Amino acid sequence: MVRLPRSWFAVEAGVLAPALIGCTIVRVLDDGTRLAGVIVETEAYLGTGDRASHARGGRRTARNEAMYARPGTAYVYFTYGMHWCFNVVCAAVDVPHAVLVRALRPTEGLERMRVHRLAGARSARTLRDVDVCRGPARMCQSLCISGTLNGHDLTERAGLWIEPRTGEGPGRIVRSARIGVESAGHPWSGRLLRYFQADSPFVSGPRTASQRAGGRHTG
DNA sequence: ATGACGATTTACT
DNA sequence: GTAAATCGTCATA
Repeated sequence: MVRLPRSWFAVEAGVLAPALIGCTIVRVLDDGTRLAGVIVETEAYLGTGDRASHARGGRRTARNEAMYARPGTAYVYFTYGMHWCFNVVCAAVDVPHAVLVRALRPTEGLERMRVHRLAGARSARTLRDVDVCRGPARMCQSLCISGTLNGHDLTERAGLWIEPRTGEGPGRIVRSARIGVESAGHPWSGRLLRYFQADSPFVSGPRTASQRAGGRHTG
């Protein structure tokens, strides 16, 4: 268990977002259950100038305070009255850059994750493996990530951390516009700040060939 | 005090 | 494809 150190997160979100692809999120529940998955999709939020960011225009409130904390802090927020989303805070103290983690390929504890997803479901239904962590709120539900982890130090605290890439590497990474930020307006809504593993079935968002073609190659 | 709005997901036609 | 679910947060008054 080698966890990524704070210095590794001390880069701007546009650098961290693609670097996180292929890294592993590890979550250990209070009962000791271990859950993990490889990050396959992220989005960068570039700070006060980014019209799609919660920190746009220098906004600093109780809700987004964690965005201004040290690199390697978790920013977990509640949205749409029912969903949690998980971000990795980066850059520097008082520079509110963050990377939204949108999807994982589960590697440990898949069946426990499935239990979390189906708990409280309105209707009994089958849940495909690829859908367990496909989408930012689905991922949080599977990993039991909620507001209690807002401000959590990913580099030092138990329960939630990130481990580096291992072995074969992340494969081909492509990018696209971020999802759900239309209201940010031009040019921010269209900037290519979403990064994902090409050809991974665990990635969220548009799934047709034509829509996937919107993604562009990157390093 | 009030109203509009989500970095989403699900169900339904 | 469209619409509902559901409520904390924030800007405005």
